[in-house]
Amino acid sequence: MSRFRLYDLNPEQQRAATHETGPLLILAGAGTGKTRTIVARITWLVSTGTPASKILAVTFTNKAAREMKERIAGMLTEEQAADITASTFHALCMRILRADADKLGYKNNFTIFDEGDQLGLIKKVINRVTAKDEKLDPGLAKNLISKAKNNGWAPPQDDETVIGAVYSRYNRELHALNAMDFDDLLVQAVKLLNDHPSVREKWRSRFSQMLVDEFQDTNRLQLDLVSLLASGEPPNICVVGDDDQSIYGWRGAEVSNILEFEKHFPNPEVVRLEQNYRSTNQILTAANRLIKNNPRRRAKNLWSPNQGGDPVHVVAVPDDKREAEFVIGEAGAIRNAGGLPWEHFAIIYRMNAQSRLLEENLRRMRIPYRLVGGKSFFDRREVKDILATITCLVNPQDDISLLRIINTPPRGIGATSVEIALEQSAKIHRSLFDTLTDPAFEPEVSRKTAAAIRSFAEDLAATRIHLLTPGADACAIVSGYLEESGYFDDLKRSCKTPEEALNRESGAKEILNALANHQSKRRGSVQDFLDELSLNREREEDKKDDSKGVTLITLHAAKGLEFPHVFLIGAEDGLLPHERSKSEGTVDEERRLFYVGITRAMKSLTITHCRNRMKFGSAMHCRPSPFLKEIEGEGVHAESHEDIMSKPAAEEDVAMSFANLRAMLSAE
DNA sequence: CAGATGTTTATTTTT
DNA sequence: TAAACATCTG
Repeated sequence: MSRFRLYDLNPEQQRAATHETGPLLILAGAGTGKTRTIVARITWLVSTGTPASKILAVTFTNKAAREMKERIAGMLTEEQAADITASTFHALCMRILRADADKLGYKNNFTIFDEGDQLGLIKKVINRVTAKDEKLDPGLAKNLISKAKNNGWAPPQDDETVIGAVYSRYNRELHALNAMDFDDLLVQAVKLLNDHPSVREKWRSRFSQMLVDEFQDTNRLQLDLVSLLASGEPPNICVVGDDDQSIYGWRGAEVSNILEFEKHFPNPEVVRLEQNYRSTNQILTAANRLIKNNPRRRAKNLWSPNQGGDPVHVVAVPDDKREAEFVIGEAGAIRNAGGLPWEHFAIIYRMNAQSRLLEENLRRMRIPYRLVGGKSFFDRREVKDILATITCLVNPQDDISLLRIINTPPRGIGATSVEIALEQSAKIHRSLFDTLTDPAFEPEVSRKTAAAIRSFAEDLAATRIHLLTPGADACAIVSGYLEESGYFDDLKRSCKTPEEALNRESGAKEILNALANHQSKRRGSVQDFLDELSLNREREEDKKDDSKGVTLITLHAAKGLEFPHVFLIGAEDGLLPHERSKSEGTVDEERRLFYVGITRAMKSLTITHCRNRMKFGSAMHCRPSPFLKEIEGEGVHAESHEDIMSKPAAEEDVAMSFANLRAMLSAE
């Protein structure tokens, strides 16, 4: 009987990987080999007799699920790896619901509303429910509804409050459209499992071991789902997380899920991973000093056997412009001195707006960079337009998409006509499209408008027939339609700079390419294409993480990543912690955010703060972040921009030009 | 109806 | 600053 090979796990990791049955809580500090441990555990489970098909691993992002699958694939046979279920919460719920949603009164082919669709429907409902000048911000309503769903609050029976009325009306409309929003996927899956023992048993017996990654980010519904699915007595549930990295409280994540894990799953084995394999001790010390100021946490102390390394630099700079210049200059110096690739550097900030100055500088200096996050690709106007067009072609009954494209490009169907049609459609309980194409509607609008509507509907219908013909080239048909309808011309015309036009064009191309790809590679229908996009909104470009250059990224998006050299900019009071967090009493979460930022760094960390910063177009005076006081101490050096600039960079220059030369030679 | 011009507002965003 | 949105004018 050969002993299980434990790779190079440390004793704690080993204990976690080889835990047999019952609840297991792995408190995995930043950089402590969390993924390695999960993967080792899955491998161990399989090698000790758990059928691979009975293992369920749940993550938050598609990326995490994909990476987990990849790493498992390296450890097991192809067949075993393929048998393991590694999926996001939402995709798992989708699977559960696709099989049995009819038991909840949905059709099993329900559609998924993404945030855009959701907002569109909410706007519509607000118009319907509230009086003309009773304004309710749709974005706010969306957040409140989401919060309500995640807290398990049913819509009120009466329509006493405006928001209550909007909530219940919104839910009814969604249901009538046979649609679910992201929150519904969880709400309804939990409901299904709760109310239907047969379904519950089916899924509980499907899996015998369950693992949940990033448990500190789970919300109440996700905890419910986990409780419902975890099988065994006591349940075989393994959760991995770090309460110190809980930064999604504003999204409904409940740190209490991990803080009070014992309450939900009694007598768990608790394993603490505290040995850090990522950062120098100097960086870890700073991180530890900071995070211990948080109350309500599971005390941890990250340590690393490797002493030494550069001190953490805290640099005061005059303003945001010079901050950008400074960090890029420093990155360049480190790069040249060590002959390093730009991929080793990341600049991390609190708000997306901060990336602008950095981008300008990087572009001017011809330094490659990749911007992570920001406004999603799918929020770009041209992408939304094109997706709405495709949706309408597949399903003209989709009012939200129809509204988006009905007068884009301008085709003579203006707001007033649309308003009339909307009212009419509510009255006769039919879709907007059906209302518009009903001969009875014609007298409601001017002759000219009626003709415009007829022409629009005819074009749409004709294209739809082409598109739904088996074997049709969907991409060509959609492009053709967009061209002929004048959409591309309109798009180009609306751009102020040629640069923007080029940008929009590439966005349009990208989404159309994705459609072509989907068709040729997976031979899927156009409907499949839309479905998949709503659950898996990643760009091909993001999937392969090999895009070169300096990484520009927000603190939130940086969680889970690491970089040899990190610059954390804008460490100012009001920005980090954000002004708003102070009024909302969530400064602890800001501290965790700062902690996440610090712990991304492997070799060097430079933190900057400005004395003045442009905010909303005017210069504002800034005080350093109070968090900087908390990390003060041995291994953390505070300097000012002036000190550094007046110091001659003597020997480094020589090394620099040398390294420069070498880098240039090896690059070509 | 369409295009132009003024007004308001301002985190973070896994699905 | 800039982008989304409301309001005005031809």
